Amino acid sequence: MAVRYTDVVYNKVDRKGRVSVPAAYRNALAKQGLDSIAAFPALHHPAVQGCGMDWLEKIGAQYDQTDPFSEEFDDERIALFSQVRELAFDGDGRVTLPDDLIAHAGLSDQAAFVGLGKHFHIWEPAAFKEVRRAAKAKRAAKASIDGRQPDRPPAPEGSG
Amino acid sequence: MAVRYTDVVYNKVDRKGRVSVPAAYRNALAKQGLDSIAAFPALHHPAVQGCGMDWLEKIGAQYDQTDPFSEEFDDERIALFSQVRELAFDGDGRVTLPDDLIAHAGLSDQAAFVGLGKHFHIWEPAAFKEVRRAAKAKRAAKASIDGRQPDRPPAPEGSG
DNA sequence: CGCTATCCCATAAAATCCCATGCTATCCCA
DNA sequence: TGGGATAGCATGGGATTTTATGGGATAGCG
Repeated sequence: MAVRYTDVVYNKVDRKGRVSVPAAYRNALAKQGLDSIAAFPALHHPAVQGCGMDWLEKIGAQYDQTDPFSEEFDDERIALFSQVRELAFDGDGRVTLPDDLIAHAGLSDQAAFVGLGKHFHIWEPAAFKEVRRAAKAKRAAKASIDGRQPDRPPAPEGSG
Repeated sequence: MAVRYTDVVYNKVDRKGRVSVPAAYRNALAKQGLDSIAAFPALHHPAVQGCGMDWLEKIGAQYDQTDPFSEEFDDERIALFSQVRELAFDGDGRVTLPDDLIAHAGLSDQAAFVGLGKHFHIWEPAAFKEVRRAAKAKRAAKASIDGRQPDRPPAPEGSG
C-alpha cells in the first residue's frame, strides 16, 4: 500500500485547538491498526508534517541501514525523533495540536490537510495556496525542459 | 497490458454530481483489484484526468528511492498528490465528481469519457468534440507533410 | 481549588448505501 | 436465423450512515 494520503481538506481548528483529521486519512491509518498520528515540524516548510508511526519506523530503519553509529545520522535521528509528537484521536476523530506546532505552521482557525502520498502536511490555508502555486509552476517548467508531458506519468512503464 | 481505456462514452451527470464510469473501464480496473479511480485536473486541458491508483504508486515509488525529506521532491509531491482525488465506486459503478473538478472541466449534465490508452479524460462533450476536430486536422496536416497515410496512426500516443 | 485536558453528547450537513426502473446487448433454443 | 428470455448497464430518488463541529460534563494535575 504505497499511497495513502491525497487531496487537500480544509478543517476548522476550534477554540480548544482541536482539528478533525480527515476521515480518509483516519481510515487509512485504521487499516494499519493505528489510532493516532505522528506530528512534527516539517523540515523545509512552515507546516506540520504528519504520518503514521509505521512510516517513521521505516525512516528510522533507513538511517540504521546506512550507518547506525555515524555521527551525521545521529544528528538526523535526534533532530527528527525528538520533535515527534504522537497525537491520539479523540472519540470523534480529532486531535489537539500542541502550541509549538501551531506556531510553527502559523495556524489560526483553519488547517489544510495536504496529502503527499505516504505522509501529509498541515498548513495554514493561505500559506499553502501560495506554495502550491509555486510548486505547480516549478513542475510545469521542469516538465517542459524534460520534454515530458506533465499531465501524464513521467514514465509509468519504460525508462525512469 | 498496455491499453486499458479506449473509445468515447457519454454518460449523464446527475443532480448529485454522480456519473457512471463506463463498465469497460471499471472491468479493466477490477482486474487490478481496484475499486476506485484517481482523478485530478488535466494540466493542459479543461478536463478531468482519470486513471487507476496503480499509476500513482509508480510515481510514488520513484520519489521513495531518494531522501524522503528532500526539498525538491516535496515540491513534486505537493504539485502531484495534493491534486489527486480517489473516487470510489458506489454499488452501481458510479463516482461523485468534486465541485472543483466539475468546474475545471466545465461539466454540466453530461460527461464524455475519453479513452487515452493508459489513462482517460472526462470532458464536457462540446469542448471535447472541438479539440478532437482540431486534433484530427492537425494530424492530417502532419501526415501529408510526412507523406504518411492520414488514416494511419502517426504516433501511438497522439497529441491532445 | 483553579486550570487544563479529556471524554461524551447533540446537531446539521454531507456522503453513501440501497432499491426501483427502463433500456440495451447478449444468450439460448427451436 | 428469428425472437423471446436473461443478464448487465445507466439512471433516479429516497433512506441511512458518516463527518465535521460546537459545547458541556468530568477527571487529572499543579
